[in-house]
Amino acid sequence: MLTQQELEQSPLFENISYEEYRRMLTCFQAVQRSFRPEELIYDFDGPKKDAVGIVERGEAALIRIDEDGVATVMETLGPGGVFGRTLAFAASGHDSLEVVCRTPCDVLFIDYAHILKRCENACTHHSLLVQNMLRLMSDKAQNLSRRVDVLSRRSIREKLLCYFRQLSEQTGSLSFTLPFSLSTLADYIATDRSAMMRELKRLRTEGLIQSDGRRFTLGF
Amino acid sequence: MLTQQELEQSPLFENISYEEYRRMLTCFQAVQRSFRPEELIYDFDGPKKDAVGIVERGEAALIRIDEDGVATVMETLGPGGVFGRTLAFAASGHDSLEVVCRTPCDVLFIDYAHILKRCENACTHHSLLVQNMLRLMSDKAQNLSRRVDVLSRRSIREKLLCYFRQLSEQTGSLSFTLPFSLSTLADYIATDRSAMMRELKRLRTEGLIQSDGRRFTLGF
DNA sequence: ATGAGCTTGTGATATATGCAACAGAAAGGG
DNA sequence: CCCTTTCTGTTGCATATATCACAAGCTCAT
Repeated sequence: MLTQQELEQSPLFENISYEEYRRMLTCFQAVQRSFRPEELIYDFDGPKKDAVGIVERGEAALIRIDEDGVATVMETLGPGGVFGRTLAFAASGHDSLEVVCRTPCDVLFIDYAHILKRCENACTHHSLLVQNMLRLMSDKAQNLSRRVDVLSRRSIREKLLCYFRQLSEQTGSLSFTLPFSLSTLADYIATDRSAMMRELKRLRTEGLIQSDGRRFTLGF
Repeated sequence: MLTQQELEQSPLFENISYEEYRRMLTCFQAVQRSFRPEELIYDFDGPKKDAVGIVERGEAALIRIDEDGVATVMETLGPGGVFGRTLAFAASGHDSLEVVCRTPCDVLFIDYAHILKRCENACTHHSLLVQNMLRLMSDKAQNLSRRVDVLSRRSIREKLLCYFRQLSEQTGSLSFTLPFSLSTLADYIATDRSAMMRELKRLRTEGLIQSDGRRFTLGF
């Protein structure tokens, strides 16, 4: 259960009062659970398939495990992050998808049907929740879109520059700090790490970027 | 304006009667327009930024044009397809995004704020539309997710097999037909066309796939 | 039919990228 | 604190991939 203060920061329950929030939990038959790091939060092939999960506290990661057992981080889920079979991610056949806890997490599970179905109790806040859900979904789609934008570039150099431009735009500055390590950056742009390092060096010597650790500045 | 029959097939207005539909158009101050092939439907940097577009009839394509003028198809929009700056796609800096008409189109424009804002008229169907919108958004996210799944593979071979598996699952059969040409397939998986052709040949000689034109069958 | 434009198919060559392997730096855990 | 793990940085080498170039097949509109 969220505290009143946490509720106010939860994107999913924006504009919803504490009273309403509590009533909704019962109305939706929501289940809330806490998780510890490394713990499995959600298995896309598991029994709770049709549930939607919302990260309320902490951080989790959506991970794909391919047939060879290689794990790839598909998405990082912070507070407000949503996941669920019905929502977005489609595993390709042999692969499996999991949500794994990173830092201690509180996760809310709501059956997807309950969200879409019109509320019999004529719960006025139902539609408000759906609207917030819509916002979260469109955020998710936007992130995916950005990722596609990067991944659809044909060389490591272009991928890097594309991603850097995105970060630059988001921060509104030519300087920015990577949200993750260089290694996971290589994963993010789906390329070999050492090859990426080489390209980074080239970009640096050519004066297109400056970089120190995870801090980057776009040169001109 | 949609005919009653078309309305019933529009994913956005599912479960909404013709009467309600007409009332909603005024309630949302929706604007409807028809387009002819090649015509520009929507410019992401244009004046109607904050509008959401819904393809009701016909086909359109969401196209990215990079700084060198190279156009890439980001998405194909059929009936029910939604697009809009606030919704999903983020152009990276110098690039621009456009929606261009393929086959004669009817497109509905609704101001995004009008959708999210609570309806003063206490219009009961408002929430229903938002719910449908949510469904469309999650479809979109799912498509993007699938594309990321493909693009995050590290070789042409893996990309192809991943995409083929997706198609196979969607059709529920080991045989399927590409929804576009081989050339645009190369674009879709973001690789060189001739390199892709070579890989296809290899896959064929190794017996992993059979193919004839756009018709493919996954071998075992 | 005739050509324009697009798609499909193939090869020779240059090069970018992936792979394996290593070592120091930094970070986290007991 | 030390120890373990992850991250960072770099290299030589094999190869997958892009580039360029050409030609035949297809579709569509005139």
